[in-house]
Amino acid sequence: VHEPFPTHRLKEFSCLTADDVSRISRIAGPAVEHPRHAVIRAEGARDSSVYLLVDGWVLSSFVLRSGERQILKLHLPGDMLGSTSMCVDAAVDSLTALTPVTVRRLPLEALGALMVGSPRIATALLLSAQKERIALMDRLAAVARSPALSRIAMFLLDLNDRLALIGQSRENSFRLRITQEQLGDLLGLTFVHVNRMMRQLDRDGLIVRQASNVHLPDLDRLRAVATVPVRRMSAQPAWLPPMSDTNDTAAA
Amino acid sequence: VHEPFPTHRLKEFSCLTADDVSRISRIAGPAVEHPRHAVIRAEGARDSSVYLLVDGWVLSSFVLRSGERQILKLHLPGDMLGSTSMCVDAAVDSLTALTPVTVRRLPLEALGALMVGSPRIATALLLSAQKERIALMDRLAAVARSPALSRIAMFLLDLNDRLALIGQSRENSFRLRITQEQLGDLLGLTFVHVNRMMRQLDRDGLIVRQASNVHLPDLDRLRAVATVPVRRMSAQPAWLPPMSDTNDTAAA
DNA sequence: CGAGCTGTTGATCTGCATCAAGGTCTGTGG
DNA sequence: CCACAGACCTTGATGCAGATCAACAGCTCG
Repeated sequence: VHEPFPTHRLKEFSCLTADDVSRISRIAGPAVEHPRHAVIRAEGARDSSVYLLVDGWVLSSFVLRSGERQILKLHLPGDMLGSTSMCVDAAVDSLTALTPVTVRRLPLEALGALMVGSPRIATALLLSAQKERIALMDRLAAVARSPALSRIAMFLLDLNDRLALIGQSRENSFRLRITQEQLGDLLGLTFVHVNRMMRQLDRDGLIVRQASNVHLPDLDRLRAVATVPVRRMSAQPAWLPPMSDTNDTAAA
Repeated sequence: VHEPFPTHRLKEFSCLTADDVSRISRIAGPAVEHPRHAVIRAEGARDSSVYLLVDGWVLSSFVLRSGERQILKLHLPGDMLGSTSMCVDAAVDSLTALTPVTVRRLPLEALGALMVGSPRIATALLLSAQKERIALMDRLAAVARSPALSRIAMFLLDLNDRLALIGQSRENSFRLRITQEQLGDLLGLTFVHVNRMMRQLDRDGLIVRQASNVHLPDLDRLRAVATVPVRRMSAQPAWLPPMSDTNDTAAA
């Protein structure tokens, strides 16, 4: 049902040629499936790979010395998993399947060779890492400075946007495949408080829940409550030289 | 008194040749000085540059809709400033001089051309961005999950390490050129509470203060209190192909 | 030599954590 | 098809870390 090699995240800054994308796809390993709760890669592992999430939802997290878990990111299909760990010896985060998932491994050795041969690939990864950094800054600000209700509203709005891009949110309705406890670990709250806030959003008519489905009937009203970072990515950074293959030395 | 083009951050993953570094230095603008409190670049500005911090301390911050300020990073000499904004149209963060500073502008157009010509430069920036992302994750975890005292201890330990690298901390003593209010905005606390926690660290003998100087007499005891992320960067990622100039097409 | 930062301290308040106990749903094996 | 275990959600009572409010003191710099 899903495409075998989703590229919308790779293409988002449109600095890759069709050739670049197909070079990346050629170094990708086979599609591997994992059941719910499977750990795709554990924190601390010496794993020189990143993964392309083909289908399903994945959590990236690590545990603190206190034993508490911090969830770093909820990954959706098309996302690159584990790329932060490329600058360290042992993996920073654990990757855990939230639903049954399909991933494809990208060996860092091959990716490194590709980057050296085709600078636009390194540039695309750089821009994408910067984008993730901004998302992290926004969440830091939300956790540091805004109340629980606003954080949850922010999360729901952001998730809705990202799901809409991949056709998993229709008319602002989607399946919320994350528990309230996980939401708490993502936003720095206890599951008890997440529950109370969700009920309040429900009571106030800002969200409509049934079973694990969520509907956001009034985005503007929800935005009024939320911690809103308004950012527009530049589809094509003006400062980047135009795409061309002339500088490539990569072997196919 | 300071070198005109500090490169320790550029070289930290040792994937750049001496040539690469000198290419970067050649696109850098002249050293520009700013007084304390000067805004080097404001949030929202359409500024297609990054800056190399040559001397002095700089804060990166943005303001939330609520009017509160989130400080994202305390930058020290050698740091690249404003690089997150390369993937957006309007600058994400404001860069404010905490002390009198010297910076050199790196036009993104020139840096883009350099990256396209020399893939190792794009790779070095990618690794450095990933490192910053990890630092942000650690701070997110600290703000979300650890008490005020631990966050402040973590900040002091980290700052001491970074200052030691550039010779601004001797025997774990350094000048703390940031106000308690700014520390609060960095760690998600009020200045009142920062004050109380600093006094407590002082009272407990974990830090020794006089005027704006801080001494950390017992790192281990301070670490026992702190939120400690123990991470080792890989000096030279094993998966990167060895350095060489053969793939370069960059014009000098 | 006074104005405005910055640091310090006390009193009080509150958002969220903690503790505790049910209730509901889901999948599984008998 | 039912029983039942475990995961998940819900709700109440209570506690506390850190916010807020309010002074005031020391320092720095124009």
